[in-house]
Amino acid sequence: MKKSQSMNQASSNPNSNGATTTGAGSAVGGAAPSPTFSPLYQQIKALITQSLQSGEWKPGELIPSEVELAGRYKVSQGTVRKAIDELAAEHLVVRRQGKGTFVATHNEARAHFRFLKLMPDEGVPQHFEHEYLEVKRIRAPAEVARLLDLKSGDAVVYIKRLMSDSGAPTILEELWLPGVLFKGLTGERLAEYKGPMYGLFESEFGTRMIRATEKIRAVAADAPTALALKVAEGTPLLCADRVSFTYGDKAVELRRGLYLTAKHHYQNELS
Amino acid sequence: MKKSQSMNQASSNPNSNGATTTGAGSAVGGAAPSPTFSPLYQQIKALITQSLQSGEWKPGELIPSEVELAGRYKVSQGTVRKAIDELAAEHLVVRRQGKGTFVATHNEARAHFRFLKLMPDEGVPQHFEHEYLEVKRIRAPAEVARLLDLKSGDAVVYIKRLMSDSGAPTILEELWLPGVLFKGLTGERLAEYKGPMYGLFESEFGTRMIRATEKIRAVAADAPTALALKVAEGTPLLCADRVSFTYGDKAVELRRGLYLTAKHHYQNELS
DNA sequence: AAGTGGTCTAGACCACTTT
DNA sequence: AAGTGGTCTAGACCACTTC
Repeated sequence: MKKSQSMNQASSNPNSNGATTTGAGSAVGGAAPSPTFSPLYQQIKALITQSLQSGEWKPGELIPSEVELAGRYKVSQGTVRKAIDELAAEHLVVRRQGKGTFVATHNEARAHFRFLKLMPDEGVPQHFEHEYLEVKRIRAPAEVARLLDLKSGDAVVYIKRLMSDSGAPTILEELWLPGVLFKGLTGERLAEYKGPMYGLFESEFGTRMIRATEKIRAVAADAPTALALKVAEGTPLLCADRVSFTYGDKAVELRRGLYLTAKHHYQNELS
Repeated sequence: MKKSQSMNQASSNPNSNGATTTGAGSAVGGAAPSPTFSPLYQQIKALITQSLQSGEWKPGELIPSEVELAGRYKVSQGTVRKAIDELAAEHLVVRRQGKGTFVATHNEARAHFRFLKLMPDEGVPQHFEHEYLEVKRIRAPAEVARLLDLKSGDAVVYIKRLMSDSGAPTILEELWLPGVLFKGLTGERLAEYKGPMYGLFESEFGTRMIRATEKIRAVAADAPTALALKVAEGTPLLCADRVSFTYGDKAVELRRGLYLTAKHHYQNELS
């Protein structure tokens, strides 16, 4: 059994690279050096990510234990552990001592503020009330198509909503989502859903947002925006353009938020 | 030797903080369970951080190898490794395979854009030209004193500068620094220094910025600001209020930046 | 008591850099 | 050849949760 260590490794490694520990038998001594090398734990990480993406383990569910995964992939527990460590750091899974490792979900308190950076200047962060102003299917404008990696004219779901803090209009938001991925998405579905929008996306449409980039600017409120937010035309607003990505760095959401920063601010940590 | 493993563990853990490496003798077998527990690698991490803070190892310098540190602290290399892993993740040190582990420094290409989030809409990020408008020592206003954890009226260094991209004024910035920490800081020192301001702070004043928080709002340019940035009064600007921290989460810089976002944007990654 | 993640150790070998 | 960080393994024990 002792010797089987390097054997095991050798048996799973060769696929991706030469051999991390060709060591033992490696009758395949003459194998050409592979161009793309990656350490074992990265390969395991990729395998686990595939299972997450494929829906084999769904958001909120328990994934197999480290010991079991080690057996399945024929590697040591330490290697699986390092793979899961990185997945946890990227918020793809959540570890809970004594319980196990769970697929991360947006339907969870800890996740509610990860993508919501607008905080009240005073008091503790509250959930915003939201009101849907428009939900319709349209053809993707060129700019939207480009950012979502679609063809210009492809179907997209367009959403416009107003969010308020204690009755005070604060955020005016527009979203564009690939029509193919969000077929049954209607205003009713949105309105009746309790919890964060990303929670709905992941549980009803199988699309989980992993990360996002935001470009932020200061703009002046135009007439309709001023009306909606109940401020004077020309009032300075934060404009945040977000592109969100799911597994495989695939862009699946475009969002433009206009933030009134009279009693709120965009909170960011530089580290 | 085999048995000594658990010895080390048993002898260093119970104390938790008292003695990281009681190691050897530790006749204190019957020590009472300590109230504040922390794993060994966290204690090692704290010890290394102390050496960084004390200046035992200075920015840019090589720190002792993992093997040597393991010997010094009487723990295994794996434990030192986990400690350094976290320090590297927090950008306190930088690992370089084959060379060793170095104290992180702001005088380095990779660090130049960590705290600079304003990017040009087109083209690759450039360094801004900067011009110092004011550098003087003043008494801390109440607000500044509060954020820097000083007494109102304590001496602070006040700096005002204008930054331009290809000749176009883009950022108007004000800084407040504790006078005690930045005694010899003058306009000349700033003007003649090549490289990032944080590089000057760490190499000349022994204060290294570790992390920061920013609160961002949209504001209208007032008359003097409009003049400096060569825009119309009332033009929407991004206002970023930054508080920077050094070792021990001590606030050591307050910075207010006014960003013209006509041809630039604040770039943020949500992950 | 059993199972899970969390910590710690020891030793091996690999990849990279310098001598 | 020697030294450093990077990967991998195996086995031990701890802390927490559940049965």
